[in-house]
Amino acid sequence: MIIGQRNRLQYIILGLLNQRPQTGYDLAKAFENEIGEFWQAQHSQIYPMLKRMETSGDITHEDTVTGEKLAKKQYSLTPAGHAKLVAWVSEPSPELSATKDEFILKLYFIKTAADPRLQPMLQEQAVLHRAQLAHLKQRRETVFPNQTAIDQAYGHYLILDHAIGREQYYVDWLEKFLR
Amino acid sequence: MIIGQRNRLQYIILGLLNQRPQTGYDLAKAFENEIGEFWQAQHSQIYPMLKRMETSGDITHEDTVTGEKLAKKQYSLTPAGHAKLVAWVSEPSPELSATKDEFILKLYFIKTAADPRLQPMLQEQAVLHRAQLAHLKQRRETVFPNQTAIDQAYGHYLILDHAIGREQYYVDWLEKFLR
DNA sequence: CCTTACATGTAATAAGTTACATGATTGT
DNA sequence: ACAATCATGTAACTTATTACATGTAAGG
Repeated sequence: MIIGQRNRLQYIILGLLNQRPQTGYDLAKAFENEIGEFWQAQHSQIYPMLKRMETSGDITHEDTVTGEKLAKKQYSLTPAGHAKLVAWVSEPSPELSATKDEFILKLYFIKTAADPRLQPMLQEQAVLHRAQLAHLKQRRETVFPNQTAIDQAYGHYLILDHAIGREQYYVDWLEKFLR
Repeated sequence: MIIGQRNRLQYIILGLLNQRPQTGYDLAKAFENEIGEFWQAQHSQIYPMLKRMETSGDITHEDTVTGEKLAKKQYSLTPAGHAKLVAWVSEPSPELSATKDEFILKLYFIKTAADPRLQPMLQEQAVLHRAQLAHLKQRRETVFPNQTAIDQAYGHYLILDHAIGREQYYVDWLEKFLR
């Protein structure tokens, strides 16, 4: 089975499983939480990918049971999977990030500063991004209460810090144009 | 022919054609230049979409010829298309922007600040984002040399300003962790 | 002449979303 | 009991990318 060269989801899953063995459900949660700011994937994309990756020999699973009979599949890396992960992280990342922002696009079609739709649009986004910023800051406080926590998951700290800064910029930018 | 509810590309094309009648080629350029920071689409996605949109009555085209025989299709909005555009811009945009950033994800899998891969990775990205920042600033200078230019395409100015600020933040953030 | 840009399309594949479908466990 | 969460999967559809394919126009 051939897995395409640019299958980024695959590498992200390898990275997540390298941290600790996890179920598909756990992975889906990670895409909502810690890495959701920079990559998204639904469980309907994750489960088939896990099967493909197991077939190609990069991961394996162990069946476990929770409670009386709830079956779980705990996936973990094979040596081949680990090697593939290391190679991916070491590779250059020459592509600038791809953003799809529908709101900003709408702004593009606002021709003058006096357009009556402009201020309500900015207000709406300010509410949204202020909430997101507060949420991310809250997460930083709970996940990284001290330096020890930071040192033990430095990458996680970095991306959370980046996400917070990005949201802060977004809010500041909106406020620059709010009347 | 049913065009799905969330077909965002369609609305973006409506917005671009509302500015002035354009060819598919022109639209593809716009996705590389002025709006490329916030949405991407290739010509292979654009040409079929233009056909669908014409079939559904939102746009029409006029055949023109450049030079001796180079055929072009100049697309423009119908009243129905214009109405659809106005409705889209006025709608709320409750979804936060979706970003896919492979580099930041790789950082997530760097466990400690001492990892020897970290600094080269940050350096590489700094080169990339500094270049992008310089490019965007250059564009602002040429496209908006004075207040009149800003007033006449305010939305365009806004999104270019946003993109510059975003890149500036990215560079600043990288430099915060560079040794 | 030759290269770059203009111009339009289709085919094949890959990636991603939404909906459908089912069942167990935990906490209230 | 009931709701929320845990847990796994497939089906149908939409969206997006890469490659294939062709030809004209403009500038040096």
